Amino acid sequence: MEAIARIRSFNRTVTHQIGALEERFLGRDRSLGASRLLFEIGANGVEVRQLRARLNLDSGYTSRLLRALEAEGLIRTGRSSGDGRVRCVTLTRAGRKELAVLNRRSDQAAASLLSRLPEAQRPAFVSAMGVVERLLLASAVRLRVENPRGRGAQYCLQCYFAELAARFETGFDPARSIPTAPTHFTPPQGFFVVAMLNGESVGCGALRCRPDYGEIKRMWVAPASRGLGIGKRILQRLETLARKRRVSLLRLETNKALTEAQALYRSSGYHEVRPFNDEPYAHHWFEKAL
Amino acid sequence: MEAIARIRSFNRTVTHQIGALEERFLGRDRSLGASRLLFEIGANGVEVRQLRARLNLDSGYTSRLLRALEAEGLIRTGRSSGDGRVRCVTLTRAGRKELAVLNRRSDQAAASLLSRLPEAQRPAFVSAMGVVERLLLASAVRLRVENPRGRGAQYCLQCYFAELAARFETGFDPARSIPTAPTHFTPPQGFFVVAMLNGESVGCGALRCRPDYGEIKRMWVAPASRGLGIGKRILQRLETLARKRRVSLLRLETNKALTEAQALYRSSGYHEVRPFNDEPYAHHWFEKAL
DNA sequence: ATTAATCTCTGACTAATGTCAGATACATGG
DNA sequence: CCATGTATCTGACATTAGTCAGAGATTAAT
Repeated sequence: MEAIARIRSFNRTVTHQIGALEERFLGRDRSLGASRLLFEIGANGVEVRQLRARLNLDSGYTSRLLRALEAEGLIRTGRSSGDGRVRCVTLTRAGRKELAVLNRRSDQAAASLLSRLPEAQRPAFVSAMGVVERLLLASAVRLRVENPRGRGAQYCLQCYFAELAARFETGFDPARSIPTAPTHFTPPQGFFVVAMLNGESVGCGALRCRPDYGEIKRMWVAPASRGLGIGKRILQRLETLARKRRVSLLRLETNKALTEAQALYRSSGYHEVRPFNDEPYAHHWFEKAL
Repeated sequence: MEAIARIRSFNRTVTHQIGALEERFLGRDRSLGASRLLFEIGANGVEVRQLRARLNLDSGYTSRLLRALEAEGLIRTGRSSGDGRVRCVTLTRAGRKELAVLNRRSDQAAASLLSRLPEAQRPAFVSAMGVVERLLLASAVRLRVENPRGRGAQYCLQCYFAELAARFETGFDPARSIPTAPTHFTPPQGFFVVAMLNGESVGCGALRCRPDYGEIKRMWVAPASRGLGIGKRILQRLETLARKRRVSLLRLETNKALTEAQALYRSSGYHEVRPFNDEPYAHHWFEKAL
């Protein structure tokens, strides 16, 4: 079958079968929309803003669904610590109990699907699902050049630095690193690329155009979104931007703990060179001629 | 990731991504429900009954959707030729035009999904989709022992004989074949198994318990549902029924044109034997000890 | 300090989806 | 012919989903 026809057929079959399955197991006493909201809130709570972004809901509608859950005593809403406009939703004890019920039912649904297949076919089924999901997500990722002071960028940078602090043997203190200002990543001196998936920022990367070379910095991908090729796409986008600015040499440095990053750089045509700066957190220096 | 978690994650991702895609391309001027109905009616028309079964809709709701499409001048309803209670829906010229538009949009949606992936990953994506769809469908198939005079059984038999007539070199005339009555396939003398998928009959098979052996007959699977392992499952079910009735030998005969059937029998442990009857349409005779 | 933008909430809607109890017409088996 | 069952349709509802405009609180930008 031709690719387009296969995809269309897949779409129809999957939405039909999975939809029926979900309804049978989840659509008991609460509307599916409310159930989804409970799932998305999860055990740790989220900002209402995030809920809306992830599920792509209207703000009024979201609010109404939340009020309903609140009336049921399943959630509690409070101010976000950082920004007084933003509201945070967390589950109450009853809410956590209800989520556990939903999770159990959802597990049952998945198990019942699996149980209807002969054992021999299950591994193929599950791994094909993995492939489809991964590539479907990858196809939904969008890259955008953004202001490094913007919310998406700031969120990524915060996660990035937190990860460095956690993964570097020595911890990480931005003050000890070579100083960088947001303006270095603002056109035309540089660029800050953010990867978006379903309304959320899931990765970033930056290019700083110095007089004699371009510098790649701030490469980061959210742990939950790794393996989708987002890092590679960000890097390629930065390289394209560099070429447009007539940069002929790209350089970057990295810490020995960031092994995936090193693999990415090598597979993207970067090769290791002698240290070209005295970044105290760096163990490896790479460059690539454009 | 564990299988259950993978399936749950797949379900959420896929419904979300595919749902968004469909809405963006199809949900323009008509409700998604009505669009799906148009798709399902298709160029050749269907019985209202079938529509309801396939989409699992309430009869009142279906009727209302059909009235709306009729008011738009997209469909025409008429009596079924066979059964006066049943209504047949066909597209008008305008309806066919509208379906073409929907098909084009649906193609675009699929193409846009594909286009967002690097070329190298597309074959893997499409083939994984094929695997998931196939196994999802396979898992939704249900076998049931039914009355051979029932609607599902009669439908399958009709298709079965039509296929024999088309595929046999000599054509097929039931009167020339060894006569068989429905009672031969009615418990306890025999069994008639029907495979159901989404409310439709997509395959059948029968067992006739003779004094000294059991006979497998009427093995058929709808062309659109082949490759899902339905034939094998029907055969296994018939064997289980035979064992329960203490049948120790199973026999069957088949025409040389039905090569898939022969492959199925061989792979299920049947081996070819000398003719044990004088069925004029048979070229190969098989048996299996239970 | 003022203005503009952001986030959430409420009220007022509309459309879509789904359910249920008859009513009607036809079919089937005795 | 009659009893029973099936397929469809209609009217009357109920729920879910979604939209839109504006208000109030807060933050960011100038």
